[in-house]
Amino acid sequence: MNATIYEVADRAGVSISTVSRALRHGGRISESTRTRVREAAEELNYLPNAAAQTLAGSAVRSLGIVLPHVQGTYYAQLAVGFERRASELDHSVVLLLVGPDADARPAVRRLAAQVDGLAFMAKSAADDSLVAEIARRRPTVTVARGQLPGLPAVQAESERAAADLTRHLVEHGRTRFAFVGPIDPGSDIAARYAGFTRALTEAGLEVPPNTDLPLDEDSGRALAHEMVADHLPHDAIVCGNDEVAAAVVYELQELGVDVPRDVAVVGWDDIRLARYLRPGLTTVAQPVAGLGALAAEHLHALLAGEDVVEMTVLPTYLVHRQSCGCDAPRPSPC
Amino acid sequence: MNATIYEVADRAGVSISTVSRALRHGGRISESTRTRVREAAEELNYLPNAAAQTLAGSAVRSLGIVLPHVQGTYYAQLAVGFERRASELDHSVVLLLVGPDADARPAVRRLAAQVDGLAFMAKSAADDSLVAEIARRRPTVTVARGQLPGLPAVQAESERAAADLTRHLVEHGRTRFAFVGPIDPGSDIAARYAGFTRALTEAGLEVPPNTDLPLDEDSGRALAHEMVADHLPHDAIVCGNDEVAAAVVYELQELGVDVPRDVAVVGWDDIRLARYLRPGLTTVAQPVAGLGALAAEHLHALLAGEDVVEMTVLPTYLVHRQSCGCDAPRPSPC
DNA sequence: CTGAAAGCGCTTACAG
DNA sequence: CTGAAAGCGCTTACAG
Repeated sequence: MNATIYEVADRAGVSISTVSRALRHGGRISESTRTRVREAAEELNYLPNAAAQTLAGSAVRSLGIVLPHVQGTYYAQLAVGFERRASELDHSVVLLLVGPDADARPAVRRLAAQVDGLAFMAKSAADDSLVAEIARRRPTVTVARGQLPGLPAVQAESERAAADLTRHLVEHGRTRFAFVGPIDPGSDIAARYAGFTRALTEAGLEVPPNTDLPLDEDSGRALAHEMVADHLPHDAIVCGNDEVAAAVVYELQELGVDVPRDVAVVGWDDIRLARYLRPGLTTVAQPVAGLGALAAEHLHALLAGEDVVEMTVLPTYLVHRQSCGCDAPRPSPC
Repeated sequence: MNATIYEVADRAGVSISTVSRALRHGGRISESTRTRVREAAEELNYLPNAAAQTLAGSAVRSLGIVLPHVQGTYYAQLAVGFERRASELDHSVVLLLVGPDADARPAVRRLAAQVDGLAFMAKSAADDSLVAEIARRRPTVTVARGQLPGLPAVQAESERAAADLTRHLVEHGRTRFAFVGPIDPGSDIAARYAGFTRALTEAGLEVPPNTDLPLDEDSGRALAHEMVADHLPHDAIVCGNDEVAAAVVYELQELGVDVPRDVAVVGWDDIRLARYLRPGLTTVAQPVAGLGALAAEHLHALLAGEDVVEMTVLPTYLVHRQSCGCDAPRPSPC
């Protein structure tokens, strides 16, 4: 199926050096030769072998991203942001998804062998020791998963936004809180729980332990049922993402609970659909694609031998809609 | 940063052949040598150069996917389905996103040089001539973008589902229809418009031209405003995807229109959030991840020299919720 | 402007 | 079990 440079050279009646030159850099070639070579290449459907090009020293760089195997729009946006920037910087991107129970090691090693730099996104995709091992061999950055010694990390501001969000609910008169999400030390969610804790403490309210449920819709549904069975022990639910929040809200409503009157519910991420829920979901917008893009930039800089700042924190902001108890019209904050 | 096989061989006191053997296939090596080599490799953080391995003939295969640059969950699911199956089949996957105005050619060619097979997903990512060019050089499949001569295509059933959906709205007594989405010949949307047309014709209703708007939320919002300004010319809107539908519904409601009483709205894709809207969005569920997975399988088969059926159509099914005018409780169809 | 040659880092028969 | 050698398909100085 694949012609080589030798066959192209043959057909064009030149040496392989000439073929290489004709097909690449603009310089040092007569137009007629270039045309001849191009035609020969075209006729043979020639496509240079990228492995050979790489090995011979041309600068086809590729970057790898490692993501957890989760649906939902968050990781997709991370990947999209990364790919866009990487493309602009002339890197190709290799995608590796790691399932929750799969052993990431072999797959990640294979990926590392194949790319010039790697970004590990979110805690669940690979544990710290694996990341550290890879980081010894390839430029590596982490995204939204806390910091490892010596590795550039990029993440979204979490602690303060969570505190603001919680304080906002306190100002709405809420007193019996729940926080939904699993807490990995060093993770985004851990930082948010810290902010949640701080705000409640400052308000003189009791701090509940986190409700340790995975961040999916099933959790939301289950929580709603449990709450109703327990006669609504909480009047404010801070959810780890918008998907959980959407499910909690919907299911509470189905069970006859008024959101936000009886229970306020807030999410995290500001997914596109959050604004179309009824009530509109109050949540925290993160620059997710920006996180991905920054990771690509950092890898690019690292490969160029430049220094990269160890920790970059991108700002997040509250999006007030109605599920928190606000009733302002859509566009304006409450 | 990267040790080579020579340095490992030096440190272990063996030849590079021995290093290669020790680190790969199980056979023909004494345990003590293998251990020594492994230790040396470990100490040097050795990672074999994948380009060299590939060139030397080892079977590290990679597959490329080309997707349009769109947000929304649909393409993410396609990519995830593809990656999962590709991983299982021991292929790595290289991701290329193509923007609407970018020239895809150079990027796609670079990708093709780098991978062993490619999947082109959705019409917008690359035009037919580009796909055909690449297909001459690498095993290629298309997904959800119609068929090209000689290339395996996988897509979701569209015509019939669209007809069923439209007929369902007719049964709800709707008579003044609109169809929202751009029609590329051969695309999924074109097939859906054909089904829409057929159902209306069979019902003896007038067939409107498609409303040629891009499938994003802005379109939905704009359409809602226009409809209200025109005193609701339609009583049923068939949208090209759920995002548009969500935006239409929301904005109509904000403008005081009752959905579905005044206007029924249906979507396409059954995104996760569709069930959480009020009213719940009636839509068509597609096996999106399955489409991606199948594409990966076909590429795998092609690389193994097997034949692959030219066209695979995966079934879709209607999801009846309330936005069509049904008022059955959630779980049951109406 | 063009060609011969070296070299990129591996793998894999082929000998021993 | 282990090593020397050829070769994978390119690129890039180096001569001419």
